[in-house]
Amino acid sequence: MLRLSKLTDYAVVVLTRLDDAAEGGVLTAPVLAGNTGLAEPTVSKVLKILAHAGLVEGRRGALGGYRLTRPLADIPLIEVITAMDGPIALTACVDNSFGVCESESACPVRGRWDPVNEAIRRALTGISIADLAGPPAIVPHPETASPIFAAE
Amino acid sequence: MLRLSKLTDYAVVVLTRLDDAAEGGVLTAPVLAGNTGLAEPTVSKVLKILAHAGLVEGRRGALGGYRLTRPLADIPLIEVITAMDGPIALTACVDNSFGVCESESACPVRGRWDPVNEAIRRALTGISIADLAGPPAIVPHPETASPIFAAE
DNA sequence: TGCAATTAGGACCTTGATGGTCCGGATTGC
DNA sequence: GCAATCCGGACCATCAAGGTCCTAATTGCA
Repeated sequence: MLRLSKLTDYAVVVLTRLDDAAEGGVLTAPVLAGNTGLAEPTVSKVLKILAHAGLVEGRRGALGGYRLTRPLADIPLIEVITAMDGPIALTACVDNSFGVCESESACPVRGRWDPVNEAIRRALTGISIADLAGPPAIVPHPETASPIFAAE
Repeated sequence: MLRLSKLTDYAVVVLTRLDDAAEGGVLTAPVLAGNTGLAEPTVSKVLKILAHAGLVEGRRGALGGYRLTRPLADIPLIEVITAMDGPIALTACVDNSFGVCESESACPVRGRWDPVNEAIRRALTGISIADLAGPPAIVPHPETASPIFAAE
């Protein structure tokens, strides 16, 4: 449904919460789980993936934990999506699998999806995690919000 | 993986092939299956969904078949995606399910995904099916194409 | 030196959506 | 009346996502 995975959603939430850490300080997975309301193993999984992508930094041992490697404003959303969900490629064709398409000869759109991917990529590059976390919430209470969201 | 379903991919292919029909003429599902290299039941399914969305028109009985209701250039890609995959909503939160999120109180990005959805929607609105079918193919042979596609 | 806390990495299972097929009914033309 | 075709839905298999758990490796402290 052109939707990204829940893990990516969690990642954004975790990243914004991780920003609460004191300057230079770290937060542990259990603490973050408590702050986000997510299950601890899940938070752990998310953090591991983020650490692998270099978006957060893990420190082991007692007094260990995670911390951001960059301020939220310097983390483009597309980087998180790529880390969690893999590269943005709407169809398998344009991925890395040339030659495995049986309808290759008959397919009139072969290779044509690329501008679409590019368009989306461009649209997502300008958005940072800080943009999603703040500003201070223009839509504080969904109950009072306009029903535009439900439309379409 | 932020990818749309195969059905949507098929839909684009079928639509472009359907454009081959003679002026005012129709093409049957079996014929389209042959032209696209897809299985007939699958093509049938795609056409049914497209017909339901009003993008194609089915005519029953002998000499029946499908035809486009509009020229390809007048069909924005987003309309096909919406028809096949449902509305574009990256996360379940912004869908139509307010109040069912357990982490509601702790979630700092609630409702914040909407600008992202909007950005993608905007990026896709400017692309028509005709844009994907033609122009005459700048990248005719993937073997000779630059490996840029595989990157990222 | 030993112990506790914590991340790192991976295996494992469950669940849900997707992809794909098929069948009966309705409609149309001959 | 018959054949061709769309229409609507049910049905099942497969696969990836979600989520949990277990065992190492590392670090700080007593």
